[in-house]
Amino acid sequence: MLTSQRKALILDRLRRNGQVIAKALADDLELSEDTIRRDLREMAAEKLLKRVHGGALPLAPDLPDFSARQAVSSEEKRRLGAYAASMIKSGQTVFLDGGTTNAEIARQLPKNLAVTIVTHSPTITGELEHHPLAEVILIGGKLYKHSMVATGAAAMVAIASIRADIFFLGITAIHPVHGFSTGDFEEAAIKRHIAQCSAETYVLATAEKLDAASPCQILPTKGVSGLIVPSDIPKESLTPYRNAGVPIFLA
Amino acid sequence: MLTSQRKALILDRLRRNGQVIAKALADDLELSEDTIRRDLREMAAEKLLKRVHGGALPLAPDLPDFSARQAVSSEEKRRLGAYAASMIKSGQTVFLDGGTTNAEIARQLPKNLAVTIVTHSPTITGELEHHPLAEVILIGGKLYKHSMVATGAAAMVAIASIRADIFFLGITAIHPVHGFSTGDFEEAAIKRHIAQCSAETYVLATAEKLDAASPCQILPTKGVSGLIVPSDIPKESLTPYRNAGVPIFLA
DNA sequence: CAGGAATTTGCACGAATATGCGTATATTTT
DNA sequence: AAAATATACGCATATTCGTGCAAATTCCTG
Repeated sequence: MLTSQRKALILDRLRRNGQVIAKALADDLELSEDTIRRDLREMAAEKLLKRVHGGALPLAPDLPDFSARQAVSSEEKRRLGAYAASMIKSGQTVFLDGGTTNAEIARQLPKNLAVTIVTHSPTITGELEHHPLAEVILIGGKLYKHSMVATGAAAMVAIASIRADIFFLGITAIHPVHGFSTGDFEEAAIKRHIAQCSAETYVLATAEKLDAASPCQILPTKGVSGLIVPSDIPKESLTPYRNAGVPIFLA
Repeated sequence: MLTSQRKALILDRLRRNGQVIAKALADDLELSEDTIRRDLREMAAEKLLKRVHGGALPLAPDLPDFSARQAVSSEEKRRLGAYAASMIKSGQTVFLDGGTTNAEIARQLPKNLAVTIVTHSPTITGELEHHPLAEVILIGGKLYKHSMVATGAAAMVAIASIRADIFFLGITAIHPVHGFSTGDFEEAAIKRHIAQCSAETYVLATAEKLDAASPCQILPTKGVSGLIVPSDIPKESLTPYRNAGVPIFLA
């Protein structure tokens, strides 16, 4: 295990538990306490934590988890999610891609809709745990930890057996010429495959994703059934996409 | 192998694993560490990764994760989980069943173990999101919402392609005569199948599960490699299981 | 096609980094 | 005050790193 990775882990644990204990860390990571103490000393010097006898504490006490989560999901994303959820009809099969925006769709899915939700994101399934009517199909595969989605050959095969009515595609960038893109080749391939297995594909995009391009193209600009954007986006910044033939929905 | 190809491979590996180690790359690609180090140096200059001593990390890996994790697991379950985690050796493939007890294993998995964790529980994957070395394979299928595990034919097929060294089986009841059981027929079938695909099967059981029976048997009493129970359980209540030939471990 | 320039790779070696141990010191607990 | 625990420092050792250099390969150009 890399040293900087270990320090990141200590910080993570500090955020989670509100404290770390030198002895416990040494135990857990199977390293000498000296090493841990050295880490803590250095991180304290970098003002990353507060060193105390026996371990370390966060510099500023953390906010409770729930308020923080509310904060990261912006009002903008909630509006997009609500709009997308309203497009879903009872009886349909919906493929939900990973990502925080699509998690909003799952969270706001009307409780009286009897739908089938397919996803390769375990995070999304968590959002649907308490939905009374949704039937959830989980696509398995090798897990990409940074985006928490299943990938690889197993995922591709499982996806091939699905026919979805709607696919809500998660992307990192949209560009009038370069289309819809994301940062990872493997993920792009998976997403493209899902789109091919779905009758319609919609993209939810917040303002900062417009007119940007990431390394790996998923679909060309006109490859989707619609683009859902916040209603407060300037009209003129949408015209390139309108001209490219993409139906646009304002949420 | 072309240089640019190699660099792409390094990036890919970085995305997949969340880290790369210079030494390991040199070994795998059969190149000198110098070459790898040069690559990493150059890619760091191009802002493609973050160079650290020993290897490299993604640029912005660990945003604070505010997932609510008020671990309300009993001390008893934590002890069982810790014991089970200590049985796992680096390099092994471990199948983790769903359930709160098995979640404890995932949570307490030593951070320096390079293991492959297979699971059909999206909840378990969440516990492993920040493990630096664990490779996570998610088994997909139709999701049982009450226990949050993937089930059905798709899950059965996916499981059949796995060979695990250890399977930690989650159960709801153990009985000297009726064996290991759970409340759902489908789940029982899945669990039995996983056990068949694993070299060893262990069961973690808290006191209240002993001497009880649920409708659907998973395995007979002697069908497992070991039973892990809290050390404060009365010795005499374990003798029926000892007599049935089940190795017992006290955690 | 010949020959020089640029790139790539591996090796040597001193410098930097990481880790564990022993020992002395500081802090907390009893 | 004594015991237990935690800490800091110096030192030894093992990796890992960066640089200079040379050999091999590829590319370019006349």
